[in-house]
Amino acid sequence: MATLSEENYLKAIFHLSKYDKTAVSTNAIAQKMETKASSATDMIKKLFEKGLIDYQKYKGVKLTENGRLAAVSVIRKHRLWEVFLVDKLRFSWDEVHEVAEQLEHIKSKKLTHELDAFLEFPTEDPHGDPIPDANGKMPSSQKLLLAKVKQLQRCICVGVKDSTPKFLQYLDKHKIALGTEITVLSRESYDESITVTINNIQRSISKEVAHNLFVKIS
Amino acid sequence: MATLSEENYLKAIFHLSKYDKTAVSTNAIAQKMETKASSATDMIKKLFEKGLIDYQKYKGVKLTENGRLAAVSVIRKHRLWEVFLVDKLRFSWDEVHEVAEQLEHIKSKKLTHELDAFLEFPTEDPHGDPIPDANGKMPSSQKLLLAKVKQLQRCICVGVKDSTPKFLQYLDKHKIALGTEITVLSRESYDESITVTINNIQRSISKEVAHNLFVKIS
DNA sequence: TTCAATATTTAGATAAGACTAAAAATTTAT
DNA sequence: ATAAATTTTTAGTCTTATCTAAATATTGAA
Repeated sequence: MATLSEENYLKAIFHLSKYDKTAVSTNAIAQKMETKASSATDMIKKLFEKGLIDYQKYKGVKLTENGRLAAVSVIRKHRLWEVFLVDKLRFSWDEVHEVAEQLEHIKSKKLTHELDAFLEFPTEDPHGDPIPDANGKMPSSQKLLLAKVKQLQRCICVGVKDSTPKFLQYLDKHKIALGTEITVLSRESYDESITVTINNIQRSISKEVAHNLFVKIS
Repeated sequence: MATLSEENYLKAIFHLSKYDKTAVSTNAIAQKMETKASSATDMIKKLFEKGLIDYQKYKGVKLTENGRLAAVSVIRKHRLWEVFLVDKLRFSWDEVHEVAEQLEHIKSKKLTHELDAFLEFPTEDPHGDPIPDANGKMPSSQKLLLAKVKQLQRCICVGVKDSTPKFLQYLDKHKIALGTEITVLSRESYDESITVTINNIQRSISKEVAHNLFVKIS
């Protein structure tokens, strides 16, 4: 059974390898874990010994099937707890992460299964990210950038890519929040801006904004 | 903020000082924590440095007010989670302890408060033990030994004092389980046995059994 | 291709929490 | 009251996960 720290490294490696399928570098892991490269190297050796990653010195790492299952199991728990916090307790989307980071390490097959059933087997978390099933199968994500949404589709804002204060303030100012419904009316090929309806008001959204706002089709 | 290990020691000291109000010995703590006396001494020094216990070499320890609050906060979370597991997920009384031991260390004021509200502010856990409030106030226990129950009172079995297989087998054989309703009909002063109704059947219960069965008045 | 910049690993140190073995204090029994 | 038994503490070691500093490997630019 993996320790708390091992689980966090596995999760980091999983998230880093999601976008490009190539090996993950020691530095990238260290950065994600907010630690030093030498510490990452130490942990890499340990995970390799346990058969959770493939590793060759200086060549980066890749999760083995066992490593992937361990990582996905933690992510499953994290996302189920996020659903619990938002749906059953009165947490908002931006308050759940820190607590879910703790809850994801609770070890009890029965707890995870019963929680899943209690929540009526949700397939995505409050940020629109997919919840892997008990076998480690990850449903395809329902979440996409607003820039990718087809004309006349309705969607719901589920997250941001750019989480800098500037962008968050922009959203605030224009009354765009998590859960806000957006309908895409048309696209302007000249500047890649899009026309949308938000709260029954028609507005234009720039390319920059559309590329930093995650939505799910509703 | 206390570490996981510190929290477990504080809890152990709290439980040990519950019965007798005198100082708790190093050996008693070590035994409760299933560790060695030298390890207990190490931790005692640490808790003393943090102002969580009063301590003089060779004289045993006592919780300070801060130490008591820290211990009670952990116990509060433990018991709230036990209620959650039994009432909301499908755990039985004997499955909850191990998981609650993990959940009790989750750090989030909001989580504890919202969980409390979600469970509709329970005052006792599934074993009949009182749940301290957010200020650390412990309601008086509703739990007592069957031997102490007054004549003609109805009560519900909530736990055992003696948890040896022999006693559990005795209970099993006589169809006494957690949740079983017991009505005390009369007491025999000669051998301190009591006559009770269990599942509508009248039976006699020996002094030995009555002193090892916890009930709460219903 | 060769040297400088960068990335990675190694070596040695630290802190938390546990252990064993030995020393010191306290308690108990005679 | 003193010796024996018991309890508690100290000293030194171990493991996990971290760090800094130094050494080594890889990459990339002239």
